[in-house]
Order: sequence, then structure tokens, then C-alpha cells
Amino acid sequence: MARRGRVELRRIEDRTSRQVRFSKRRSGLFKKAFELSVLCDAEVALLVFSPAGRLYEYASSSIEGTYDRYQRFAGAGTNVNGGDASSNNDGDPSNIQSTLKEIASWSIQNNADDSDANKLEKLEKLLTDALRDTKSKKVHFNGSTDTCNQMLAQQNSGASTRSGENSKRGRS
Amino acid sequence: MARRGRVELRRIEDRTSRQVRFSKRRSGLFKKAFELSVLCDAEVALLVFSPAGRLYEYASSSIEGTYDRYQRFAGAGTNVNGGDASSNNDGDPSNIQSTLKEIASWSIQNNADDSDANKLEKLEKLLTDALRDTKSKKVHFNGSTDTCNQMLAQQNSGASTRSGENSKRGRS
DNA sequence: GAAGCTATTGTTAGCTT
DNA sequence: TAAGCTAACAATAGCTT
Repeated sequence: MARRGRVELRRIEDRTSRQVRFSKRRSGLFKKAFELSVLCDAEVALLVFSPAGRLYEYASSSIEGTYDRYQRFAGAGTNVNGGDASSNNDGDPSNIQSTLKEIASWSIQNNADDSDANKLEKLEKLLTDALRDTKSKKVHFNGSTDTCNQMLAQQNSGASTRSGENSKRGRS
Repeated sequence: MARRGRVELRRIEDRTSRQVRFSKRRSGLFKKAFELSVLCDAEVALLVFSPAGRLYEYASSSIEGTYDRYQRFAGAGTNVNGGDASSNNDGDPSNIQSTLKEIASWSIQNNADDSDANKLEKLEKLLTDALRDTKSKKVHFNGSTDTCNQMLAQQNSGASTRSGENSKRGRS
């Protein structure tokens, strides 16, 4: 059977399990990278080192070539704005700090309690996204309100909680 | 109604469609990359150039660092541990509210910014733990779209301590 | 025309062998 | 130990607004 609930985004402690997970997810990741490059005509370079130090790589053209392009790209600006050198708008002021303040404000003003699981799902997503974005230092963002609605949409459309019964969609 | 059949693995000819596809799939790819690095403690570097030449990047540590490691790679099993230091969570979040207040307090007192990835890891842990505790009570999600907007509205009305013009958050 | 919806395909966690 | 299975979960293609 499948997992009892959604997978938590934290390091898998069990070594064997982590190794198996790594192998499976690595396959999936490389497949996605390949598909993106083919379907969308994108240039993709992907490097993965396993916890054991083994190297896995994929490049739609070549690792070196894409990295060189990256360096030329990033070098043009020097600014932390890794995303695009064309220095576009993005025009959204939100960042980690403001996100955390959203959370802070929300939690205080709403006097959140244990019945607010749905709202907490949202918060978790906010925080998870913020974490990912921080790590990647990426800078494309499309507005906090929009993002929030996206999150709700995702949750409404699919995500049953780990509490149990729900609609079954799996094909046989 | 969803797609008529399986997606063919070839370049999408329609420009608009290809752009939309790229945006959606890029999100998914970066999310997967992030999850792999966190769940499996892997070192991941991902570079994507859109057909329009825009750069998107993700690195669990840094692009340069991972690329250097790639170049040096001679096959030996050296593992550079990603840096997950403490995995213990001493906190006993008796309820969501107190946990959220912890977060609120932390975010304000530490004036978190985009470089606080480590601290954010801890925050995420707090929140995740709180969520798990809540979920054990079996809560069903039926989110309303308004909830999020309310949250943001409240935040706007009273919470901003500091103007937030600065780095933006990226959305995968 | 971007943002959101949902049916459908795709991914994977835990199990089985 | 690795390879395969399947239900449950997640991503997303085309549609809708």
C-alpha cells in the first residue's frame, strides 16, 4: 500500500529508506528535466551528488556549455539577482522577511488554535516555498496574493489531508 | 476535461502553449529538485535556460560549488555533508497557537532576511511538527478562498514594521 | 490572456518477492 | 539487495472564466 500521508519535507533519517528514496526520486527528477528540455526547447543542466558522493548528471547540451552560459549570464549583472540579467520587473516586494511577518501577524490576529489545520496547511506551504526560494536565491515571484490563491487552489483540488478517507483516483 | 491522451515527447510547436508548459513544468522540476536535496540529503544544482533565454537556477549549496565538485570529481566516494546539523527538536508544541507565536516572535526579533536559510529550516520544523500534531486530530480541509485574502488583508492593515522593497521571493 | 479548475496522466512510499 | 507492484498522492494539459 501507499504511504499513510503526505511526505514531510525533511531529511529521511533511515539510511536504507533514504537510499531507496534517492534512487527513485532521482529517476523522476532526471526524467522531468529531460522532458522539460524536449517539450519546451529549454537548455537544462542538472548535477546531483548522492549522499554517498556519487555523481549523476544530465545536460540537454553539455554541462560545461550550460555552466559557461550561466557564468556569462550571471557575470553580466554581478548583482545577487541571479534570475535574469535582463533585469526585469518582477515588481513584487515580498521576501522571506515579509512572509514571516505575514505569518506572525496572522497567528496573532487570528488567535489560531488547533482547529485551524486548513489555514496551517497554507502557512506550511508559505514557509516551505520561502525556504526553497531562499536556498535557491531565486527571484521570480508573481505576487503574494496570487500565490496564496494558487496554494488554495492546489489544496482544494487535490489534497486530502492525511486524516484518511477520501476520493480515490488511482487507476488500476 | 484533461488531455486526450498521453503527452508526446516532442517539442511543443505552439508558442503560447509552449510558454505555459514551460512555466508549469519548470515549477514542478524545481520543486522536485528541492525535495530531493532535502529528503535525501543530496547536493543538487540545476540550471535552466528558457527558450527566451531567461535563466532559472537552483542549488542546494551553490551552483559554483557543485560545479567545482563536478569538475574535480574523479570517482572517489567523498561525501560533503550538506550541513544539516541538529535534527533534534526539543520543543514540545502543546498547541498550534503557541507554536505560531514562537514563530511570530522569532521572525520579528531576528529580523529575518533571505539569508536565514538555516533558521528557516528550524522554523519549518516547528511548523511541521505543529501540523502533525494537529493532523492527528483528524481535520478535514475544505478551504475557502477568502481565508487567504483575509490573512493578507490583515497583514497589510497592521503588520508591516518595515517597508519591504528589496529582494523578491522566487516561486519555482 | 493570465489565473483557476479538474479529469487524467504521472510519480512514488511502502510492500512484496 | 535490488526489482516489481499498487494504492495513494502529486503534477499537469486542456479547458474555463
